[in-house]
Amino acid sequence: MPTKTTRPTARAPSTARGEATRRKILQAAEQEFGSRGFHAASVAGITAAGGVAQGTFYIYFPSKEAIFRELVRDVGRQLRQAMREATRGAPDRLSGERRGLEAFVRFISAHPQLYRIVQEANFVDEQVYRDYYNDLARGYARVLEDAAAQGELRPGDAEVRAWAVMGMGHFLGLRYCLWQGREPSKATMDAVMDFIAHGMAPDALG
Amino acid sequence: MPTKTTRPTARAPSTARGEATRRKILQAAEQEFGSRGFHAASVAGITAAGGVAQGTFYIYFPSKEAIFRELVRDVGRQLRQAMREATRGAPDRLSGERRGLEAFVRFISAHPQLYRIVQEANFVDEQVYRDYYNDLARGYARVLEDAAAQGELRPGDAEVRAWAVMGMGHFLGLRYCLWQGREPSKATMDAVMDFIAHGMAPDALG
DNA sequence: ATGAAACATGACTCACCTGTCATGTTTGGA
DNA sequence: TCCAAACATGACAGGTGAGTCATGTTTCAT
Repeated sequence: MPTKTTRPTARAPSTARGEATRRKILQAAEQEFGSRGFHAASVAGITAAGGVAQGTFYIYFPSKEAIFRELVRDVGRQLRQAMREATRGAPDRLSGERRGLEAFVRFISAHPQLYRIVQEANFVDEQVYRDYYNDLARGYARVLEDAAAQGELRPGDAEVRAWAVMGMGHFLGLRYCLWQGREPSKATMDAVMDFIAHGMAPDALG
Repeated sequence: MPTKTTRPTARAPSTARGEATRRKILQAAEQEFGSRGFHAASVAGITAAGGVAQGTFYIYFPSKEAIFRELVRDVGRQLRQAMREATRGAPDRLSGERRGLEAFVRFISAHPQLYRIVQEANFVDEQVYRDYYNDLARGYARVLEDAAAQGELRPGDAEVRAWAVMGMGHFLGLRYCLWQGREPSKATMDAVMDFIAHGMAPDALG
């Protein structure tokens, strides 16, 4: 049987020009989704912002939802990398917690639109939203597990702790970075770190 | 100048019949928004579910967004009341924390659609979303403030603590109630409470 | 009882938006 | 150089859904 030529609804770019166009569209989409939200953003708006024709969009992305998903995954990778770099080489786990938290609020303050995209993913494609947080939690829980094994933290459920601290960070970012429009003060960060330290550190250090 | 009769685009019901119809629409809207989400839900769907005609909707609500806002405020009132009742008469603040947390996860497990509506408010009307959490935080911070003054908690920033614990609760609800589909186990609740207790209780009790 | 205001209807308008397609242009390997 | 594949275009089809309105029905104070 002859191979049926699948008419590619969305193809990956194979030339430099195609690559550049795809990137232009991605960046325009980030801008549009970030500022207007998923539903108010339109493919027409995205392509206009990117300086390409409507039809060009569908050469590279099968749908408005598909490009949104891709952006969410991108943001997840960016955030995980930023936090990995920030916490690398921390002298102990509590310093790691502080550096991680600081990196997180820095990321949100620097890229509020990206964080909006992630949050809206909950209502555009729940699975990609779950994946975002599960990936984050998995890596974080492993770190907490190791620290507890080293005696740097009290014994305790690492997964629960990971989700608890992620929740604190999320609301901290929401309340201070996004709504107040600036990174939390040192005093605020200290207060959060006091909570986290007492919450997880060995009693002697508590 | 003669008083211009403002043609009311949306009027409040003044008869029992109108009251009943309005309530039918509100309940249908809760159902539709909760299961399909704000954008996938349609006024046509809401009125069909409520057993009234399309036009009837606009007798009582000026827009699809307006009824959504009203639902969000309703949920806020319901949740605050549930938590107030659950924590009333707790022997001390830490028991109050536990009871409050339990009431919260119970609420989310019992009404996942309502919680979805609240979360989506972030992308439908950001102000009503902010109000929801600011109201919650205000009341909670006051309680923490009092407890700290009584020596039931370490001295510390009550507002930061309120947001931190709300964040923990939120993610706990997301991860366990909504995604896993059941209330967190006792062990999980114990782990969270251990974090909260050590995070805020006086050192002697930590 | 009655009439004016309140309530209810559902077809319709109007605007918007996703995804397609026929056509034209550019690229780069042979 | 040349041509096939890749890239790009923008008008358009097809569908949806919010909000309106002219008309009809019910309620209830007098």
